[in-house]
Amino acid sequence: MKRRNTPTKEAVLKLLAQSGKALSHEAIEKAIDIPINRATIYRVLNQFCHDGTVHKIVAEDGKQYFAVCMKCEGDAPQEPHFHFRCTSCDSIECLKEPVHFSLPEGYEVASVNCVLSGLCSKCSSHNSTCENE
Amino acid sequence: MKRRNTPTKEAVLKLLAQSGKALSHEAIEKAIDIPINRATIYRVLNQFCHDGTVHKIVAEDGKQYFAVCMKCEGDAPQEPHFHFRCTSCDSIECLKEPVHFSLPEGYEVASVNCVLSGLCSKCSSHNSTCENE
DNA sequence: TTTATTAATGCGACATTATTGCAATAATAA
DNA sequence: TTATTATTGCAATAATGTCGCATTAATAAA
Ligand SMILES: [Mn+2]
Ligand SMILES: [Mn+2]
Ligand SMILES: [Zn+2]
Ligand SMILES: [Zn+2]
Repeated sequence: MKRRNTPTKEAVLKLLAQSGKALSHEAIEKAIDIPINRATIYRVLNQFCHDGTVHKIVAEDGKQYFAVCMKCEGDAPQEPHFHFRCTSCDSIECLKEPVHFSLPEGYEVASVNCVLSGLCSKCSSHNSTCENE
Repeated sequence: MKRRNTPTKEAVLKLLAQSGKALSHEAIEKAIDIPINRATIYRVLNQFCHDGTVHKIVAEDGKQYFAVCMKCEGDAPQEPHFHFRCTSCDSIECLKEPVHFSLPEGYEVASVNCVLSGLCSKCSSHNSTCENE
């Protein structure tokens, strides 16, 4: 199906690119100045995923997060990589770390969803390092 | 809090152990002969998770699946491992494959959730190998 | 065995997330 | 300018998971 340019699509993609992180539908809705319906946001995001400009991550909270794909070489699909979810500042980011694995005979992988959770560097230093304050 | 033995707990744990797979609340509810309330199943499962006898996996479908922990050595927590979800027969299993990764400075991991999706050996042979039939 | 304590359960209500049908709108082609 | 149809908003719906509360039942105490 042919695609059309719309303010909604531009705003969503721009936000995802600028943030550099994986965002939930809710975060997107809040961050964008123009009001966009929830259903529309999902439709736009799923379209981006289908077109390969964005990828979806499902975190342990069961929610969907979306991040722009950083293209590797030409049309090659983005290499599977880990994601990190900070449970303190509640942000999800794509890690450089690639996901490596081997499978039993006959298994065929179609998609990879790997999320590590814990504290990011900022939050871990805040909470743990110093006892005082 | 002290634990009590109940038919519900026994049935759920027995089912998980026998199946050898990660099951959703729905699959558990259907597979058990005695009727158990949904809320109860979740409470029992979360209790098992808390006690370390079961671990939770969140798949790309956003649902929670539960599997018994195969204890390694003594009280050591189960080593993080990959999970495989067959999108054809819709089953999730724990893989032997351990999850290895390194993190940027300062990051602290609390939990790991890695799910590979695709076709298991049974389903891939059914669908792809032979063109006929 | 009987009684007391409180963990466990069922039920309904509730919160959240995500999807879908449909009519109205607007981007793009003709 | 007009026609086509992708896109959007809105409301309804499905699905997952949690919570409060009264009741039941497992276990300890008498
Ligand atoms: Mn990513
Ligand atoms: Mn497992
Ligand atoms: Zn953080
Ligand atoms: Zn299969």
